[in-house]
Amino acid sequence: MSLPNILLGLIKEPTSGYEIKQTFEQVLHYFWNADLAQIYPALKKLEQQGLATSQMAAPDKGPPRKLYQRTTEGTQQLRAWLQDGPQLNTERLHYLTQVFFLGEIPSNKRITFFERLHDYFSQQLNELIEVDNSWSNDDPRYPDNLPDREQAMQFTLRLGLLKINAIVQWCESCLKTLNSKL
Amino acid sequence: MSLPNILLGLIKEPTSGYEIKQTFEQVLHYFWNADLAQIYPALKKLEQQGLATSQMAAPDKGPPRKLYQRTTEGTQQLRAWLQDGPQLNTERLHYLTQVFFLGEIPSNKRITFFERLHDYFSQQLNELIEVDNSWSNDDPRYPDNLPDREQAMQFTLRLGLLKINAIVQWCESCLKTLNSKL
DNA sequence: GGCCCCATGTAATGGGTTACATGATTGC
DNA sequence: GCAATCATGTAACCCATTACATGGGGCC
Repeated sequence: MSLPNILLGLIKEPTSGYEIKQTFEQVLHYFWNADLAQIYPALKKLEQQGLATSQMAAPDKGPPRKLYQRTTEGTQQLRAWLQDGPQLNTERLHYLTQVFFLGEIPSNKRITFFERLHDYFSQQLNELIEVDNSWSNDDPRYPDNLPDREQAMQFTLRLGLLKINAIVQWCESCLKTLNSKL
Repeated sequence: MSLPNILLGLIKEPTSGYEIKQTFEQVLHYFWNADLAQIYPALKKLEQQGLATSQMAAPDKGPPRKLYQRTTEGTQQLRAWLQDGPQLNTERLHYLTQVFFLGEIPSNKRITFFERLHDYFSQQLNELIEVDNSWSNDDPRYPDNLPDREQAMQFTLRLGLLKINAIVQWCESCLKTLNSKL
């Protein structure tokens, strides 16, 4: 049930499906992803439900784009979703289910597994630190006096930094335990 | 693709679908969940693929149970999944997508949202601390000298403690920021 | 000419949730 | 007698992924 609401959140201003996909890839992919093959039908459905309207835009260069924008009912639906409180207990962490059964493979393979996890999350942490730094340099109101929309986005970044930092530490702690038994 | 492998991990010893569901509810639900309506057909499919065998058990009390156990091929499949490395970039955090758009609702509603998050994760943290403590009391080898299977499970608990602690701190930090602007 | 990017879509398949259906036993 | 728990399943629906299809423009 989240995708339609995420799309409503993204189409405050007229926006194309293709543009939305890029926002997923650049920003939201840390905690959500959606494919174009999902986005286009979902936008169409929002329009059929009266939660969004669309108009064609034919720019000078490039192919025509279909721009969607949410209606008043769309905004109401979005707010209802948010005011209904957090949607919890829906996490699916593939890599953790793997860790749970990691005793099934030999010790050296377990170490390789955690080294891969460590590499992946270290890089993600560096990316987020980079975003944090450049935002901090660009806006003197950062991080505690941002306007509402930016503040909400900054909250998600703030969690990313804390959480991924914890995951990197966890990888190092597990690697230490595994290596101490060789 | 994870569920069949998780089931293979759980049916090292003969186990019923109902029992597996309880393991999900008691242990794995922190990072994965599956319904009985998913588990029963998935077990049947494993049997059809030759990755598991089943036998009926008719105990003195209670209804008959169908016990599944993985075959050698099933074990090979499980190990292949683990040795293939971690499955990454598949997270879907519903509540974070909500936070991302939280600027759409008034400030007092935002505070309520974070208070709910804080309550939920604080309770989950307490549960995990409880598990950690009692395990520590029951086994002198805890946490660094456990046998392979238990060590792997302990690794998932270790991440839970670090990560949920980070989330609780995040909630407090965001609430502080939100309250400072009232 | 061939490849990548922009831009929109459909079709087939697989994974997951909700609702429905059955029947025995345990506890109040 | 009734509700809850044990135990197994099917059917319908919705959500997500992969593959396929189309067509213009820029670049080498």
